[in-house]
Amino acid sequence: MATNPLFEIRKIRLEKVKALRERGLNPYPSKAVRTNYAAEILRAYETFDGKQVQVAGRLMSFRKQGALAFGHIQDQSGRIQLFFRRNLVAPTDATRGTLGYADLNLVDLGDIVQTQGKVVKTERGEISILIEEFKILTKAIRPLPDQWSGLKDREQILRKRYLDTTLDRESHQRFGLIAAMTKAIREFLFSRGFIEFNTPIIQPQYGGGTARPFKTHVNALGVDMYLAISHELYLKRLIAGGYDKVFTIGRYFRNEGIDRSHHPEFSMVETMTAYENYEYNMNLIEQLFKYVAENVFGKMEFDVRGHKISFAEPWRRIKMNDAVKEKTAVDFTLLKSTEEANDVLKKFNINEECSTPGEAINIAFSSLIEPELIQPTIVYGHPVDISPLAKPSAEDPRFAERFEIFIAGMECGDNWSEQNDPAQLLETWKKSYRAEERDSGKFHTLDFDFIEALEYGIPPTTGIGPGVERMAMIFTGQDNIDDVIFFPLMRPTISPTNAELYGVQEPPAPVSEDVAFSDDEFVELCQNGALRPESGEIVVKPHWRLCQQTKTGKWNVSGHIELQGFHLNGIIRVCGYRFESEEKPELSSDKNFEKWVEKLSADLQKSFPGNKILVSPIE
RNA sequence: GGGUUGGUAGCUCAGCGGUAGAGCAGCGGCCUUUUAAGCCGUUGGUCCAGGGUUCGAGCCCCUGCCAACCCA
Repeated sequence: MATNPLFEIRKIRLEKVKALRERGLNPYPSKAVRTNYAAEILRAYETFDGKQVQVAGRLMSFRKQGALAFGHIQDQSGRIQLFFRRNLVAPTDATRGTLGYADLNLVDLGDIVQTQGKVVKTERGEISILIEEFKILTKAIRPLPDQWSGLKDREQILRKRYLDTTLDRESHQRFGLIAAMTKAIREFLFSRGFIEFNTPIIQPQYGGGTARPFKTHVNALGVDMYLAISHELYLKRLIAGGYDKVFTIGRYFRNEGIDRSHHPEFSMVETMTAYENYEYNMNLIEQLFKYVAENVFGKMEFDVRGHKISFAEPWRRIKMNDAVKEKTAVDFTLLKSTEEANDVLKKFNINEECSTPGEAINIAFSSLIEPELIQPTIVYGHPVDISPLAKPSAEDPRFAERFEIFIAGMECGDNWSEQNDPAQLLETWKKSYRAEERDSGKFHTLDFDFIEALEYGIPPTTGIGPGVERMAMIFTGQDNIDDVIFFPLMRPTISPTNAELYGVQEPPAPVSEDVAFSDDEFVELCQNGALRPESGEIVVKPHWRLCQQTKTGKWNVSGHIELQGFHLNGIIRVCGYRFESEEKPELSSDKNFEKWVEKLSADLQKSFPGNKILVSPIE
């Protein structure tokens, strides 16, 4: 590899580490002294003026000017200026651990340092620490990204969040506020008599919702288990155990898509309150949001996705079916059959199909009304068909005692009166359960252990489950869930630079292997047994490419096949069909390519008679 | 899954067929009140990867990888 500039910078800094040691200074001491934070001093300059302080943090700027030097030190609270006068700074001294003015060339931006000095104002009026002692607490051997422009590369921001929060004050504050939010949620619940429990993340059954789970293996017990997709059923067991107001701030794992508002691993505040029903929770969740708004953010109005959201007013409450009726002028409760319901959905240009008329209400609601719910809104009365864990309403058993809250078009909490009738719950679960699609995430699993707990009896109970990240997005005005999760999930990588620096031969987790062969080569490898499918089904996907050469005007046609089923983590590409033509060829009628694909499929079948070969249409 | 845009120095970016560029950071100097300090000098590049077109490709074409945004 050619010289990487970073290597040079790193080498120079490592030499500085050595130079510090030669002067008897430890570049990585274990203890520091800090009397004050930067922001504290700036805030109350009058009381600090002329006083000795010790401040520790990261050196973020440094400019030397002959016998004077200026710099900024950044700690958790903010930044304060350092002001060096050559004759005031203690000389390099191994016993005291100080670094003198003459040795300041051993200091780099990004080093963690400790300073001692008097609080003063410079001629230009900036509050500063006039340095008397300067110590290195940690020598940084990699340079920070450019401070003025900051870290712009989105991927780097997400992968190296510590750099993002070091360079971007706004980002630093945002994650601080999110932490404060979690604290406030706890305070709020404690103040209302809730107690906090931990519930298991590794669960033998992943109940409490419908989502595809993450599977894991417990070596000590020799069994497969799942990461929690929900903590609900465990909170209910706590109610069964005699605790009346419980909550957990749990981690949830759902092995599904990632997008602006979904992340495979997220947090939820989940409560259970015994001897209450869902009406209690409508008030609880409204008060929770208001408490956080007021106590963490000190305001009631928030900007979310271009909308002004207010938590000040009492939230609007509307029945789901009324909302749909208002919008569509159709009373979905009058629809008798699934066919009829699907016809109505189509009439409103909704592609999704329902499997019960009740589900149709929810589908219509999600696509037509949900995006328009900007101000905090409580939508209640979901169809029982889609609410297996909720208790049916006493007035109208077609609907459940369930409500969701919507803010800025986002669902921010799903809540209900808990179904505590064990026989009915078991029946509901069994009705939809399909063993062969167990982990498809389409239905609730059968948790007999939980049913047993219900048979001992749990009191009438109700719970709320607002998502912490969704709340954070609303309160901090972020459109992307990655900006409220400090460590978002990323594909693992190792940069070539690091691979060389650290002597890593291979990336720790290769994720996909795509291999390309020519057709002859491929057929031969199959016949002599060098290549074998790992799955019973082989999917053959023929692809077309057409391009016109700019110079000659000729048309290049190339065809290849992508094969799925050989590698579980990658595809095999078989190339070899190619021709050139003066006229623009008509691809749909190219019989030769079809024959080429057919021949290859036939060869495949011959090599692997036990496998099912599926040929997709030409793309 | 579909579309759009991007990947060039440690960082932020320019260059869009004809010798690889700037600012910051780094390194060597000068400088006693700086605020993204300044001035002089200087180091540093598999221009994401592979293929193609061309006398010649960072730039054009194809494929792939990675990312962002929008849509489903």
